[in-house]
Amino acid sequence: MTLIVHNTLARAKEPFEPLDPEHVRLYVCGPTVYDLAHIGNARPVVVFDVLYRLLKRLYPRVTYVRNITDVDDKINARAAETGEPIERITARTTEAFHADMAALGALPPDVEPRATGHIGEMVEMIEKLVADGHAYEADGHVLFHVPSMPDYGRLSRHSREELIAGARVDVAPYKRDPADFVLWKPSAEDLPGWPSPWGRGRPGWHIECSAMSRAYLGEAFDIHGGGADLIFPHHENELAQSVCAHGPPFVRYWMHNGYLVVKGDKMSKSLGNVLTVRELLADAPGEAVRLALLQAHYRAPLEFGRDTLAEAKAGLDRLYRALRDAGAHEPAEPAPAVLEALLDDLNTPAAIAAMHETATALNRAEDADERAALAGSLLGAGALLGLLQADPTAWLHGEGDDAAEIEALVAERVAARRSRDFARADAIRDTLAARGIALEDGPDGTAWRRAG
RNA sequence: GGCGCGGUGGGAGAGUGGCUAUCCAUCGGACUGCAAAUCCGCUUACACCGGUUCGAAUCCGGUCCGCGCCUCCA
Repeated sequence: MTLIVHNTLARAKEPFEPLDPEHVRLYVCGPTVYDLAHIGNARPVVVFDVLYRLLKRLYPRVTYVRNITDVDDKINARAAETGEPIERITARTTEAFHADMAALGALPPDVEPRATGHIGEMVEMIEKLVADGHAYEADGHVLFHVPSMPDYGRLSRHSREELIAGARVDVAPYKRDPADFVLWKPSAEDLPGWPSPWGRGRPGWHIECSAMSRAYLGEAFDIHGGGADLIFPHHENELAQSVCAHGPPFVRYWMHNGYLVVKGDKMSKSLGNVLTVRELLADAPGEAVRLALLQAHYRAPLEFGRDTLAEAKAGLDRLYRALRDAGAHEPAEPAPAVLEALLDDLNTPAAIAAMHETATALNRAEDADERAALAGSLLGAGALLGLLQADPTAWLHGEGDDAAEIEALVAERVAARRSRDFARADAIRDTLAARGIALEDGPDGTAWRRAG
């Protein structure tokens, strides 16, 4: 039972061997808090939440760090645009992020450091890079000197020459090398700034993750995750900073999730096709959104269409129906197929398929002990994936304040059927169907659920 | 231009050199007062062209198509 993980560094699956089997350490890049999270932001959160749950099962101790980026030019721009104070924007957005991710069933990380709380560590690290000749001050900025690191580009497989050739941006005049990137930059009076040896300023784009991962996980740790679009430049530069400041290896396994696309295009603000988690949660329960994200393998592109949520909901309904009919049970060991699928580089689609096979076996089984075992197995698999956490009947009944009224109609119909007044029974069923309520007559009574 | 990813049945989506997941939808059967749910079954896919092989959707080469990164971005 070994965990296999795709390592971006090798572009291949590798057996996971923790630096310290007694304590596995995981860092995932968190949000820049300037706007509501969209479904693309949610993908890494949910994917790495499954990894976190799996690691916790496999190892005695796991520390999961996910940062909050609360100093960034996008935040500054938003504040300038709307006039809302920066602290309010970041506080409000952080709160919304927490609420949205909790709705998706994501466990909170063990540590959630904020960039503004670690400026001192960043300055310290930059000083070390300058002292060691990996960075230099120029025109109020401090820049990382890319040629000072011979194997720069190992993660993204971009050579320095290629980067320069492909550069579509103007190279700032103060750069010694076109590939050099900013560690520290000066702040005008009206922008957030902190004192530093190079004057009042703020950190560059990548140094925060280097400083915070070191603060909580040490100079070398096991897994660093994030979206594929972070491979370059963010993670490449982060790796360069950390390795040059503390020496290799920094991170053993880099894991990146694929993009989420909407109708063939990558979701982005400029295309105006952004789906916020909040909007989606208005249309479907959090678990349905979560399942939609886990139904495709994390490295594959995931197309989020109009039907994606409804299909995820339908799949969950099937599992919840099986659980409802099985009665209450405690989570138990998941089916081996579920665990095997997850151990193979987080193959959640295969794990979910195995859950459906468990559900089929449960629906078919008649022996009470067997049914209890299968229901427990299904719940155990759900716990590992962060699914099936709701009460089955409550899930199937859905949201609405008309439950009592529905129950009354159902009871009335049961009475009508008992007296073989099928015309009355069918009329009640039609009434309920018109309200989106489907009935399921079983040997032990009539269940109802909100359909569609 | 450089680097990289992907093309699987009506839809979604795994996977393995030969035994052809799983879910949704459709259709048929069982069950049901009738339905719904459930179970059983049906539909038998792997972009294209070559090659390797007893055998490839799965390995190799090429072609076409779609997408991403190289710029803030999960």
